[in-house]
Amino acid sequence: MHTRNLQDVFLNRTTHSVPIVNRLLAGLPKNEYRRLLPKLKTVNLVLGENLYNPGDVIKYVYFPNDSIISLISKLSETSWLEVGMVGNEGMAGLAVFMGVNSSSIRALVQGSGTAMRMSSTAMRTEASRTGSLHRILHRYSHSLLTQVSQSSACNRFHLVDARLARWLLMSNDRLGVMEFPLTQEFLSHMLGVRREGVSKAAGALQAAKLIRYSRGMITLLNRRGLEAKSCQCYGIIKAETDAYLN
Amino acid sequence: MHTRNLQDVFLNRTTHSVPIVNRLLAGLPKNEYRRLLPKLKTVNLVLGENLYNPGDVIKYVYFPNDSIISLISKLSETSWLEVGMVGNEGMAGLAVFMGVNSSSIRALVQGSGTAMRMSSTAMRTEASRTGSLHRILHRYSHSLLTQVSQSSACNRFHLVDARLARWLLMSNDRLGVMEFPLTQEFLSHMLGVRREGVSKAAGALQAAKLIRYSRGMITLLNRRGLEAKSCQCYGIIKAETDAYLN
DNA sequence: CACAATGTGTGCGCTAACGCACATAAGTCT
DNA sequence: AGACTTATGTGCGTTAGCGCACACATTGTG
Repeated sequence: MHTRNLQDVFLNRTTHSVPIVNRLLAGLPKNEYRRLLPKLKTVNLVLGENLYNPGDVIKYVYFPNDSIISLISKLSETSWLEVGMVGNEGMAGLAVFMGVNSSSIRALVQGSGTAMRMSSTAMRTEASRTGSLHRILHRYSHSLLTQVSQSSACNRFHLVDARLARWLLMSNDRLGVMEFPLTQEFLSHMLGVRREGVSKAAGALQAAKLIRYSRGMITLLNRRGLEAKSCQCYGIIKAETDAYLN
Repeated sequence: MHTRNLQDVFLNRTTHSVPIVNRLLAGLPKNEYRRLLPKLKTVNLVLGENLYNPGDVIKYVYFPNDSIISLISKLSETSWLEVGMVGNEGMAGLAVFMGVNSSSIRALVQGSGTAMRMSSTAMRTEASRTGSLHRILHRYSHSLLTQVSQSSACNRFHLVDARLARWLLMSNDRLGVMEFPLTQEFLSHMLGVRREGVSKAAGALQAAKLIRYSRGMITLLNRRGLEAKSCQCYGIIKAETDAYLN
């Protein structure tokens, strides 16, 4: 199924002979997909890029392929928290579909890669039709709400170590590679903890040979091990995420 | 605007000469409301009633009038957390509107009162039409997602005292009365903290003469004071909640 | 090569909240 | 009245995570 070259094996990278494409779009019937295609443009999203801030008018919605967009709630300069993660299973800018034209939260590119971009105007037109896209975006909305709810409780009750493991697994699922750039500073904003706390938790995972990292580049060495360290929230969210896609 | 009798003044109760009705339904154009009316039944919801559990098939959706339904994520027997609150501004059972027929979370009646109930079958029919109800439920979905996101960060960063004050204010907004039944045990599950923690926080609010309580009955004495003790999340969520209704 | 910029490790005192064990108080039942 | 149930208060040792300060290590740059 997957072809792997030597370098990929060395990097412990899962190569996708079929590249990662957005599953919302991939799930559409051919004729509907063809109709949408002219309205979609492939764009590169780069780590750290801020797509929306709270209050911003949303110009484009994004269907990530192998990129990841973090939905972030910011309470103060220092207190941020990722409340949801959007990858190939979803879309960023759901507010537009819901008939709202500004964002209530920050959307930050958390994993570089490509995404399919559509103008908000085109999305509003699509939202008024009741076709397959409409149907699947409804189901995705439910899935996202579930993810955010589960994360909310997870962030309240589970320890940093477990949450870090979950976050890494979820990122890996969406990026499709075992190695990706990521600083502990950045991670601290995702998990809503101090940078030092990430240092401690990441150090523990590294000591257990589950991950390896240096200066902003992280490598997952053992997914099974990470799954064991992570809380059940990983599995719960993953099941919910996969459920609505056929 | 409001008529108040002596007892109400004594109880510091806000009476509503116009009773609290669901604002989603109230916002509909007359003809659409008339069409829905036969499908709606007024029901009494009582504190502690469990409307849905995770995995349950949703038989009815609920449009609260002066009742409140809590959306709860339960991670273990002892770890629960309210992730969202549904009152007259919303609807419980949104999953049905989204094309999903089972609930992913628990829905617990948190404030006794009446609600308008509709069968899931009827809701599915409505969901397929693109009228005013469809439009307002879309906007409500966005509002709910925003509420859950903001609460998520709030639960992560803010102290129990502030979160308790916010919760009481939000309940008061939806119940329309200053006095309502509520045990600290129950509250602890809403806030995701120990019962003892609620005892301490509530004790502080009582010492400051902002609330009064005894054996499962709580009275708000000073809303302004509670707003001061609460975090900004109260205002942020309230603004978002009110924004989409007209 | 020196130097700056950036990323990471670590120690220390502090605090909010936890888990547990009781004590007290206020209603309810017989 | 007495016993029981339910709600609340309180103390005590423990802990995860915070804020701060600083050391150290790696990488890019003039």
